[in-house]
Amino acid sequence: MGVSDYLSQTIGDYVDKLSGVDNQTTLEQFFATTIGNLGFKYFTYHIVKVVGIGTHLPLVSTTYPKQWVKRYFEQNYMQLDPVLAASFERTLPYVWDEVALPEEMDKHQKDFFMEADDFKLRDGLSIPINGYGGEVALMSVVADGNTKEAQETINQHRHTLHLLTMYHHNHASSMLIDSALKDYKPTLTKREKEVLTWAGSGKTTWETSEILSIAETTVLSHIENAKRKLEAPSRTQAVVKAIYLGLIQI
Amino acid sequence: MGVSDYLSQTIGDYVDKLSGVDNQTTLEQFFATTIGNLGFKYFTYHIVKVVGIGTHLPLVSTTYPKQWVKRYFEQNYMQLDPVLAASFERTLPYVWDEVALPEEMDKHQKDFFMEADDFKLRDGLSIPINGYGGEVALMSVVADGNTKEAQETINQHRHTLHLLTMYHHNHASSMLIDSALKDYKPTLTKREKEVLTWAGSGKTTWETSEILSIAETTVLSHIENAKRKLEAPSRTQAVVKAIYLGLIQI
DNA sequence: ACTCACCTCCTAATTTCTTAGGAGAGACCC
DNA sequence: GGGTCTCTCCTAAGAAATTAGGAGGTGAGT
Repeated sequence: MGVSDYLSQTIGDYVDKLSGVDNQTTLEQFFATTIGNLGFKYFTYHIVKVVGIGTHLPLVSTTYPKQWVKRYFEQNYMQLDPVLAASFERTLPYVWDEVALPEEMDKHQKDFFMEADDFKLRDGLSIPINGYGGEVALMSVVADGNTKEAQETINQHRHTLHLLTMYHHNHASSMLIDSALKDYKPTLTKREKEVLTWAGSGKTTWETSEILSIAETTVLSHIENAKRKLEAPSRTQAVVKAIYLGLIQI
Repeated sequence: MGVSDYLSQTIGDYVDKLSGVDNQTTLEQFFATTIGNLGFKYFTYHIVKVVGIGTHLPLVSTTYPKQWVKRYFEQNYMQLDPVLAASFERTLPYVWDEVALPEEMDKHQKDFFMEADDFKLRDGLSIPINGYGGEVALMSVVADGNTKEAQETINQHRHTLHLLTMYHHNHASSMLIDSALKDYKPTLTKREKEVLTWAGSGKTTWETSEILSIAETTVLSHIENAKRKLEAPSRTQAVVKAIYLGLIQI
């Protein structure tokens, strides 16, 4: 056997078992158990930016204490949380200490951290993930024990967590997003996609008709159908929506 | 000391030294040396999808034999290479064996692999990376030695490489892309971004003028300026370009 | 055989976008 | 002070997109 066996085995086991999981609850428990063995108490997996929906649905999978989760949503702490805010700027894992500097926080934020502290949510690591097509997710894990122990746990397992998170995301994101996007993602026909793609490339209706060797009115029909399916009031928004929903690529 | 020390140290060293590197050549040598110590011979880091440019510029950083790279571009092997094609479908590391199945390849592809073989590019691992905003990159590494040794090297170090690649990408992508996008990415003013954002949200010129409490003609001016800066012939393409260049978010 | 989704093409009125000018006011830098 | 950038507003003609209809043909599936 070689080096890094423990990590390899943890990841290997996780990936093996992952393939059989097909529902969110099992997935949650499974990740919780895996990181529990490494010394982590809770996790929150949060899809921050869902590609294709303007309004931000809260797509969250968490094992944080229920009471805290309730508070967090009721008080709209998303707007306050520096750990969450950092996910938009960073692309590599960061410990909470790095982004929650007392000298940079206002009173509300300090209160927020005090309250989190009551739930023993003090020392943690957050891992931003850039997903396929541009979606952004954040995995946050809370380490167990006192601060010294927690920091050690984090330092020791940050790479394992980083890898675990990527494999988890690969499985979980599609599950969460598919169910959320289902209602927003219509089926476009080949022609509808084509005319939208050319529109996104700056072509006029007439130019598109020349390119596709069909009548200008036919192109118009396809565009109108696509607009109706996408519930877009303008050609421009139809193209934007189709791009965000992964229906076309420019 | 705990578990996974070798991996942790490799990654740690890499990250530490990475911060001082500010040019592509040094970065290349640095990654080559690091993976060389793990038993890998060559690497190619390829930004497959550059967000913001319709035409695919070849953004490549490689230590493959120069002759092979020359052949690859001259013969337009990008269109043939199953390893590269797989990067569009996969989000996790894959060994070349998995995606280059003899029974699925046509004659051209088999010839391509024969030729690669002459350069000892046989056993490798490719790691797809989803970057910030939706760009896609691919890190391919070639293992040294005969097939048995190579497979062992790959299995042993796939996680290390996965992590190394992410840290490398985090540093290299901005360097490569920034220099490539420089010529394509204009500076838009606050108003220009606003009007494009509303256009992308399906608003008409008049609606946008109401929202921003300015005259309709002013909105038109801003749109026209943005179109000129983005060299977009239509409003729709201006919005699409601005999104891809990361200038606006819908 | 029938339905249904898809592709094709058409008219005509209305709205919106595009293009090509000009011009004044305020902010900032040299 | 002069130059540059940004934001603001304007006219006016022509091009393109939007809306609201209708209609015929093909192919796949029930």
